[in-house]
Amino acid sequence: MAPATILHADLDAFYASVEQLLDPSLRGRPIAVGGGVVLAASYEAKAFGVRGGMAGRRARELCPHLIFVGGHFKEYQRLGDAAIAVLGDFTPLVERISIDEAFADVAGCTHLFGSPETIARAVRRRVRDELGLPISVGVARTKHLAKIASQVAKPDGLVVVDPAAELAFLHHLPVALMWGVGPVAQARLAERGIATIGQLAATSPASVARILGKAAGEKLTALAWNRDPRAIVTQRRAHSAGAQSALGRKPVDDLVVRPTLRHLADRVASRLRARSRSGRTVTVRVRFADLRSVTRSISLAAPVAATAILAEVAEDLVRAALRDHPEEREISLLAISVSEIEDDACLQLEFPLGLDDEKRRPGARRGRSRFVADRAVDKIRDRFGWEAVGYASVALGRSRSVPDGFRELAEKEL
DNA sequence: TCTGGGGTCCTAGGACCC
DNA sequence: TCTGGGGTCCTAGGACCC
Repeated sequence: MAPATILHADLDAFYASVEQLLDPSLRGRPIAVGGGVVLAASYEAKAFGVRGGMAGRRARELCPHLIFVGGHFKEYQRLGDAAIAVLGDFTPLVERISIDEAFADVAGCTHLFGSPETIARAVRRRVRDELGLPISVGVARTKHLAKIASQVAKPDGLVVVDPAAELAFLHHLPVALMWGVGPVAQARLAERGIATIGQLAATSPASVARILGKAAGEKLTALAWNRDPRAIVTQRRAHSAGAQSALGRKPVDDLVVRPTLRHLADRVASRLRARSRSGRTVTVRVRFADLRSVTRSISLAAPVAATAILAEVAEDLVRAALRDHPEEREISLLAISVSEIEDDACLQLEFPLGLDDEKRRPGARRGRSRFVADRAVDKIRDRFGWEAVGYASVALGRSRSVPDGFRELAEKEL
């Protein structure tokens, strides 16, 4: 049996822990990062049932003494990077999952630093001593099991899963701890009396596939037996880039829709251009006042990265979606996403277009001049910042419920 | 002020081609 | 002429993760 060399390291209640680090008077107290919506809650707040994503009002009901604190987003980025860098001091095989979470494979460095458990202890100690933050670590033979181990280790703990006792560890745990089992899958499994990973493992793959679908059935059955073939992937690039904006309740009106889509298109397209990438498929989402949402998408003949073109395509798609739902009078969110992303091998390339092409390449003939205009805007922003120039930021103004700093933290490397 | 923002992956039906 | 199978792409929706 191969030794357990995969580490999963996960900073505990990350944003809230950073706030408590920066302001000692917050330590030991229930705090929430955010305002209108809870972005993160300290363990003291979690004890009252406060959770990330929860409306601020609901959180205050659950925990009357909850303290809301503003986000130090630059600090989150800096400390998150520093914690992941500690893993990098042991091995280059580090796979970062998010701002506060990463896998590492230490198989190649035990001769230098000792057993995986020794390394895990060293990582936890260094993050605590050098950064002042609690971090939980799971150590196991596979990524899935290491991740589950770190969840079990929380808060501020270490769990090492002996390869000889993997299934004994795994099978008594609830299915909800598995990667890919959310509320819906959990409920469907519960209907069939499947509550633990062991009960899932004891169910035939065909039955699980009938309950959750073919792919999920096969995947979860494998994971329940700790057959997880995934290796560490050191650099992963995003396959799509998007932006969304919650609007509260706004009437279906060009005066709302157009400036919002402009702004969103600007965010997405400038990110793409910054990495010399562009995407062929444009998807919009419209969420109505009752929170039901619809999507519309189109795959273009040529990839886009120009703000104006993306905005026009998005407007057409949103108009089509609204036409299909004439009964809806109010919208609560608009989103744009670009997928089928590729590198721009040669940016200057502009093919002469026939009339037919114009249908599937909206605005492409005007692409050249817009590209020049976008580059000018990008350059000004490089020097003076994002707000220095651009579309529609005025129109969105105060309605932005989440600071831009938080949005940037969530962006994946393109 | 009743629900944020950025992503990944899967399913299913229809169009289209061989 | 009718029937059928297989593959691929596109679109809409949804579950899930951080």
